[in-house]
Amino acid sequence: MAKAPKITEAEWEVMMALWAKSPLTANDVVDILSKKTHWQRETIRTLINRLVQKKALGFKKDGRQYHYYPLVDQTACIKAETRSLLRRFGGAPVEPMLAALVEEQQLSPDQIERLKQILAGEGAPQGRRHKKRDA
Amino acid sequence: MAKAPKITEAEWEVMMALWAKSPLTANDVVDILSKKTHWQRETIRTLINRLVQKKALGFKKDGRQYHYYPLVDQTACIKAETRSLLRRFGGAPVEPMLAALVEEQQLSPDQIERLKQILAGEGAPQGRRHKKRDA
DNA sequence: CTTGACATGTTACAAGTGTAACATTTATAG
DNA sequence: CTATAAATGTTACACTTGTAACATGTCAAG
Repeated sequence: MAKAPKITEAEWEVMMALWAKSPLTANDVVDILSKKTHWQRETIRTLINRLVQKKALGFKKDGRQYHYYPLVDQTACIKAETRSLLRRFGGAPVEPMLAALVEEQQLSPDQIERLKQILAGEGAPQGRRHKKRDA
Repeated sequence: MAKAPKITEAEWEVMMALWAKSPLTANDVVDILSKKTHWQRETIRTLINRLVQKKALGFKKDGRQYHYYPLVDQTACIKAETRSLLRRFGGAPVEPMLAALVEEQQLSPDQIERLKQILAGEGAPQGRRHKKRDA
């Protein structure tokens, strides 16, 4: 999985479909997204093509059909987007972000548990500063 | 403070300056951003003007100078952007987001404390689902 | 082999963004 | 009052993004 290229909002819908299940043909993707959006087939195909150009998707030909699959990792993309947002916020307070996070999602108790876990690792007051970039 | 219009990445820099301190003249903003970016005066002025058009900034004339100030609340904007990102992620796992959050920022111990606090409020396993939208 | 159906490829076009130059107004120094 | 400097206003232009139509290639049926 390569290093996340810039994926636009509309393109995310396509990626989400393929992260959920892949490979898929263009038509599969069209079928899936037609249920969530009002986009025309051709619109969806354009998005797929752009993603291929960006190397976010790969495909293998099978007869006249192409089977698409992600070339980038979902988690990595989520982290990249999140970091991008954080950079944008500069030194702004992070609390509103977490607040939005817990408000927006219906967090399941165990998701909350895992989030706490992550924070717990950071807790060590005055402890070592972590430095590792993500995987 | 009105309901956050769409503020682009470059425009955020301008907003950040004015959220940090306002009112500021265009030149003040130019001075501040010139230190962080390589943008020309005119570029920065364009951004300011667009923000005024979008009603993200207001100004009062004082002689030939305009003094700009935010018309939207920073916290609200941060939450809006965060929600937008979350919506984009759909039902994707939220852990990578928090992970990026704690990795990216050098979170101070008390920031971590406050984040834990927020989560603690959510903890009540199987408890009431909150529903309130933000302020 | 010809034709049609359906796949992909190519092109389009308006709005938004990043990045900036050029033009006009106006306060202030002479 | 006039010229100048410094402020704001107007215009520009290429690239990206959202949204899509039109063109071309190719498997498969007759």
